[in-house]
Amino acid sequence: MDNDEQAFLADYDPTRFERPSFTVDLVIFTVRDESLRVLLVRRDEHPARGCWALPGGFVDIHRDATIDDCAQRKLLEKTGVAAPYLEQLATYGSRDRDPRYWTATTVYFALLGASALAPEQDPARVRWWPVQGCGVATPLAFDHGRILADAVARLRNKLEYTHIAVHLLPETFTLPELQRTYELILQQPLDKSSFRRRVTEAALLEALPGRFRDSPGRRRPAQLYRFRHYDRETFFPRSLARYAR
Amino acid sequence: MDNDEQAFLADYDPTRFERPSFTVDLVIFTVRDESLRVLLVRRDEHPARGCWALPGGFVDIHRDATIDDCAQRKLLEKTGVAAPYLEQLATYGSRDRDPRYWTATTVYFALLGASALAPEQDPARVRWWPVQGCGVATPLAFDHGRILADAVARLRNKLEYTHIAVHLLPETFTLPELQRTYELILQQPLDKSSFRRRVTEAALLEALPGRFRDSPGRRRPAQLYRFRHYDRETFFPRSLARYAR
DNA sequence: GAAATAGTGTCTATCAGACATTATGGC
DNA sequence: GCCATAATGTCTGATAGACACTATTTC
Repeated sequence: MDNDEQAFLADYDPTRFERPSFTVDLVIFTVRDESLRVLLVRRDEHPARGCWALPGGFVDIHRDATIDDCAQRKLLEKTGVAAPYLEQLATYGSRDRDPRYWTATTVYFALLGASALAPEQDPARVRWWPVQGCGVATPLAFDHGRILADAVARLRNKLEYTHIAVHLLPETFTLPELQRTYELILQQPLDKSSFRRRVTEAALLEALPGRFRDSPGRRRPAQLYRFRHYDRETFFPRSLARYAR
Repeated sequence: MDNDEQAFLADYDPTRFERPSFTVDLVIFTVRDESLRVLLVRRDEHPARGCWALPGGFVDIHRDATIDDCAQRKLLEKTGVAAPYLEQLATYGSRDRDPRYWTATTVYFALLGASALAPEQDPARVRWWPVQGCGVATPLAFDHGRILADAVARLRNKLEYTHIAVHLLPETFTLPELQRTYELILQQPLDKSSFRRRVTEAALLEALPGRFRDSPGRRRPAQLYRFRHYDRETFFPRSLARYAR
């Protein structure tokens, strides 16, 4: 860096222009009690006070080195989970989405395994809402309803060509459980044989020999599996098929 | 909106917190002279003065109603093209990507048909750089090299399951031209028969009867086609195959 | 052994890749 | 008529969807 550049930077006033407000929001999914669920918080401040909303907030430019770090930090604060599946969804920015000012928010979506969940806090303020269709059974603050719909669509879409659903299960799980997770999210029954072929041929699961899951009322127990390595680059071939019946 | 909320909004001071700087950048692609090209501008200000960079800049919260509008406006300013293919790529935000301050930038990528291009301006300041591999033959400012690599990867990926390549051609084009465009971007020869089957079965092209493209040196002229309607939801089935030979 | 769930085998329609063949127009 | 390019035909291996079947456990 030459002297000229140093002088320029010393002179630079970053508040010279009116700038949009920038936040990070999270769509946090898990599967519990036979449904896909999303973590929402009730707003106790204006605007949209009393409405349910996606968790999120401002970047802390002193604590967060990157927006990914910011999303990770907010997730940890909300759920106590440190290393989940976390992926950037999209950025929504406009003059009207918040009545206060021009805002942009970068939205991440996270998948949490049911076993990793911290116990639910005050259910009047933080709640796992079941996803029905493309949203939840309550109107959301700002444009969060549309954001949630986009996140659900992305999740469904990615189920078809990746293995991300394993991140919604506990560390060990059975193939019927995995299939059930797919069916809950896609809202569609799948063919067992084709599903198993697809999963086993991908060779990403590791059978835990001799171990079975106990579940009351079940008849024959199922083989337990563990996820081997998650590789974002491993996709299913012939992606669109869903084994729908 | 009740009185309480009005009072809250009147009181609100949006400059209370230190916030990141927020910009919009563009990766503008076209195909010309047998190569995929990206529009870069030479920076004449610090930092990274003299480096080539993606076009972009601050959101104008008075003129731009949304970030999409902002991207559209910047594209129009740079290229004179009003309604191209424009899609949000991702948002990059961190403390270090700009030495001045914590910045976030939402990046869009655009595809321009060769016929729509405004004549090149001052080539010392604005230039269509050929894409080689995942980037260009000059280092870029900030993290723009990485952003460009991501955009190229996304473009290649989307070629495999969508029809977006038609946006890189003039309004009318022949199937050999379309195939050549695919081959240039994917950097791989494709099988003619399979390619044509794929394109024609999608039924998105309309043959212009009796019209042929003149091109010196060519022997048999080819049928001209026009793109019917671009439908973002129409994908190719069995997407991953590339007809590679 | 009945019931229920876990898990396997196999047939078939579809389709992508490969490559051969025909068609057409410029020279 | 020759040649280069455009366009079509066809064979085949792979695979997803369908569904029947076997296996194993609880009661």
